[in-house]
Amino acid sequence: MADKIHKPRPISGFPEWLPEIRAVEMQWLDKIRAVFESYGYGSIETPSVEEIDVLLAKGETDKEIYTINRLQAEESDDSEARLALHFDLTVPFARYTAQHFNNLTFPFKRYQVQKSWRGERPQKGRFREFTQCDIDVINVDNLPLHFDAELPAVMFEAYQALDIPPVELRLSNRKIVQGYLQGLGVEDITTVTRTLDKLDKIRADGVINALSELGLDETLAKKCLAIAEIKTDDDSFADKLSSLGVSSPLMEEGIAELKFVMQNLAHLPKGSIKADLGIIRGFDYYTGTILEAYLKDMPKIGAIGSGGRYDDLAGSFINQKLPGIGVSLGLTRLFAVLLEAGHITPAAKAPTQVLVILPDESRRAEAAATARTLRTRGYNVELFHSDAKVKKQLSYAEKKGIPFVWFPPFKDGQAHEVKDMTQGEQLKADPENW
RNA sequence: GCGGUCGUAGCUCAGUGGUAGAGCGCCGCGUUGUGGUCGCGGAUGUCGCGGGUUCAAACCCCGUCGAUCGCCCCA
Repeated sequence: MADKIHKPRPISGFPEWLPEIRAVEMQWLDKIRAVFESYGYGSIETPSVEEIDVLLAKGETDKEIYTINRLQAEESDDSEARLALHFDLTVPFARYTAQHFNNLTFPFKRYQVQKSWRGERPQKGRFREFTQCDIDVINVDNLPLHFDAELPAVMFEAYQALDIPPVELRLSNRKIVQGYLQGLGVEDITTVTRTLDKLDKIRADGVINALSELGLDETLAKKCLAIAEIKTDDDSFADKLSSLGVSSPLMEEGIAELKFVMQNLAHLPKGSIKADLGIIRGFDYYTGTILEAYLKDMPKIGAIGSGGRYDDLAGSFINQKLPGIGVSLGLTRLFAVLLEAGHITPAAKAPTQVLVILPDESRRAEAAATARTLRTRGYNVELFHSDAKVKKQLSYAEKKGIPFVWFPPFKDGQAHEVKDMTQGEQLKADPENW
């Protein structure tokens, strides 16, 4: 034993799982990727770091990004101080698209499953290191509207593949809220929408109070609130909207778009799609369709995915107009929350399907050969690591959840046997054709 | 950055001023080639860290670090 032990502590906001839990997460990742690829999206990976200037080109995220530097760096050496860990995958994607513009085929459809980092204070369902599953399509000059329906559908299908509690997609369109508030004569639209975004949390009264603190009179505040309260299962949101008596060209454009999207998502299970004009989204690069995904039974944990359309995300990287739409599935939040809620059934502690017993050291070569034979036949096989008592070897299989234990011959001429650990029965078997 | 709560065995926690505990887990034994259950035995702690009060501190006080929940913001 060492003189001093550094007692390990969890690092706040940086989750890690036991093998049996990680195995489930890996299955999730496989399923999500399969859904993405089934629509023809291809994978890319970008570096964990980007230049700070790139990250700050869009959005207002200055204080939550982690910058990097070398521990041994000279004080005068700031060659790496310009780098920071990415806080999402959309900005790196935009940079990537601009950088590889000549070699990409448009519309460029890609997915990206990677970690992201945000230096916020962690709390329930909020991490500083988390995995995002992003899927975007980006095109030159303009992007057909039907992608605004395709991406939410892909996202929903990905959730469906995971065997999790019911998910609801809430959709809106930036142009509607923007146009509406402009029509009302609201000046500070960003602050007002940010307040409306809190409707679920602080309720109608809270929103009214917050808005009057911003200097809006009560009538105006109520009108602002009215739009955020519109939630419908189909395109009837438009009727409710028109009854508010405000109109603008921008708003009408948004209404038409959202109607189109809702109609093109009608094939999804009833109750899983909502037009919700209270959906705002924090990032300011969104210009049209916006959406958030929630667990129906656990809305309080926040969105488990989100996304939207942007007119020109890569505009600051290249002199081309590149509109796109993307959605991001917040894997870590979803996984962690469902794990805590007991919805995740742990897998076996190891992928081993067969444990080969080591009768004694003198038979190791023979047992290893048996293990190899079984492996070539496609099984995950472990040879026990020492010639411990059979009792101990079986107990190891039991603890690790290994379903089969293989008994190679203990004496010359003896037959192989295999034991089914769940049934308890043990039969003669041939490693060549078991 | 701000506020609340909590730090005792690997884990979950009990212990409110007088010898450091339980359950689970871990290791061993219950003989010869067979797991789970059961029985018996065993190991493991600077009671987060530093200071103060006291004859005496896991316990009271101050500070600090960490975790956690919430606010801001967000997946």
